[in-house]
Parts: sequence; C-alpha cells; structure tokens
Amino acid sequence: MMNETVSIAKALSDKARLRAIMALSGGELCVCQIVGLLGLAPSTVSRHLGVLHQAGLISSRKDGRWVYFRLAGPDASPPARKALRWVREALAGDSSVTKDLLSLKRITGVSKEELCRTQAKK
Amino acid sequence: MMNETVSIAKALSDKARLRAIMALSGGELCVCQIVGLLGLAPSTVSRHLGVLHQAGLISSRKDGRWVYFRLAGPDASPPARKALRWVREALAGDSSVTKDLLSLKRITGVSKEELCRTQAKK
DNA sequence: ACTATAATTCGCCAAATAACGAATTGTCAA
DNA sequence: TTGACAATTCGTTATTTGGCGAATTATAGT
Repeated sequence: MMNETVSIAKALSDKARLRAIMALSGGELCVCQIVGLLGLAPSTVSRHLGVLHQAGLISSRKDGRWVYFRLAGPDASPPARKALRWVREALAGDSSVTKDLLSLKRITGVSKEELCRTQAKK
Repeated sequence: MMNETVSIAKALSDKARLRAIMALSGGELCVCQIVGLLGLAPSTVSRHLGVLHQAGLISSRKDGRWVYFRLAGPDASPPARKALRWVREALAGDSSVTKDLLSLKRITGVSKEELCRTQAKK
C-alpha cells in the first residue's frame, strides 16, 4: 500500500506524464497522438506511458499497429482512482492543459496515419 | 498550477516523506521526534521537511530550540489540501503507517530532551 | 516477399535526488 | 560565558531519472 502510493506519486511527479493524463481525460489516444502532443521522442513517450501503466493509472488496448491508452477505470485500485481524481481536480483549468486540449483538437482532427507520418519526418 | 502540482507530486514521491506526513496527521511534531521515527540523519530529515514545506504541504512553528511541523491547514492552497486528503485516504490503515503510529506513541511518551539526547549519542 | 510504420527496448549521457558527515547558527542552561 | 543541543546548510557520493538515437518487433499495405 505504501509502496503502491509511492510509485503512483512518482508517476505523477513529471510534467509530461501529468499532461498525458489530462489529455487522456478526453478519451483514449494512441501513442503517436501523444507523441504529437508532447513533442517528445516516441521512445521517451513510450517510457512515460510505461511508468503510468506500471503505477496502474492507465491501461492499454492494441488495435493493429496502434496501441491506445486510456485512464484506468473502475477496475483500477482505489489509490490509483483517487490519485487520478486528485490530479484532474488540481489541474482543471490549468493553462498548459487548456493549450494541450486545443492541440488535441487539431491532432485528432488529422487522420492517425497522416499524423504519424508527419512525426516520422521530423 | 501545473508546476505546483508537479512539485507537490514530487514531494509525495518518497517513502520517508509520506511517513512523515502520516505521522503529522496525529498533530505537530518537532524535528527530533521525526528523526527518531524515521531513523535518518537529522540533516536528511531537515531536507525532507524542507521539500514538504516548499510544496506547501506542511508548515512550521519555532519554539525555543525546537521547530515544530504540522500539516498545512485551511490556509494551504487547494491543490495541497487535496493532495493531503488523497495521501491520508490512500495510506489509512497501511501497515508501516500503523507501525509508525506505535513508535510515535513511545516517542512522544519520552520527553523531548531525553529523546534528542538519545538520538545524539547514536 | 518487401517496404513502411507504430511501438518498444536498449544503451548512453546529463541532470536531479537521497543519503551522510562536517561545519554553522541559534537558543537554552550551567 | 561557556557548553550542550536542536536544526539547518553545505559539500560529497551513489543512485535514479529523463532525454535521445539506434536497433528490434509486429503489423499493414504494395
């Protein structure tokens, strides 16, 4: 319980990971979309998502080439659920989160394929 | 807001600091009592408390030679208050916390002077 | 089959962090 | 005033962490 709480807090103690959580509040996203949002290397984003997953804060679903992540639901542990509630309350209305939501609108508007190709070219 | 949340999460992402927070749930404690509880060097404990203080999770009061820390009250920022609520909910009933509460009973039973002398001898 | 691409893993480097002891500061009591 | 002690600050060291690119795996399309 203590160890779980520590690992959850560790998972939440990074700006990129908090931004990812807030982005996922709007529904599931594939890795390449989160890469586009955060502007980090795919390998880095994958690692971040791995940390969040390990802490039980998000879950994933594979569909073809893509892996979709979403916030952990009712199946998550109580500490994880409460942590998510805290973060979403604490960051509701945050300016960088708001900016991210706008970026997301653009990103999800573009087709996944096109987005990922764009990312690859960079 | 984002930065505050990150620093709060960072402050919570250490076992010793979580134990300190849970110990302070029972009321204020002086540094030497927390040193006795955690079994860490005074300089280390001071640093931990500094991190928690910086994050707005605890506040301090100086009384003579001693500095007492307590959980941040209603004056604390909403994110800090909510974070404290999360931690206390997540760790309620945790075994190491329960153990610490027993240790605390013993520690607060001993006079402060005697405790600190005992620690100094180590 | 072959190529392209989404995602992960791995190895590396730089920066941040936790721990300690030593030195310092401030306060009380002989 | 001198000594004892609570607490903090500072310097050092070992570990962890975040970032990237290269290599790898898996899947879809040609």
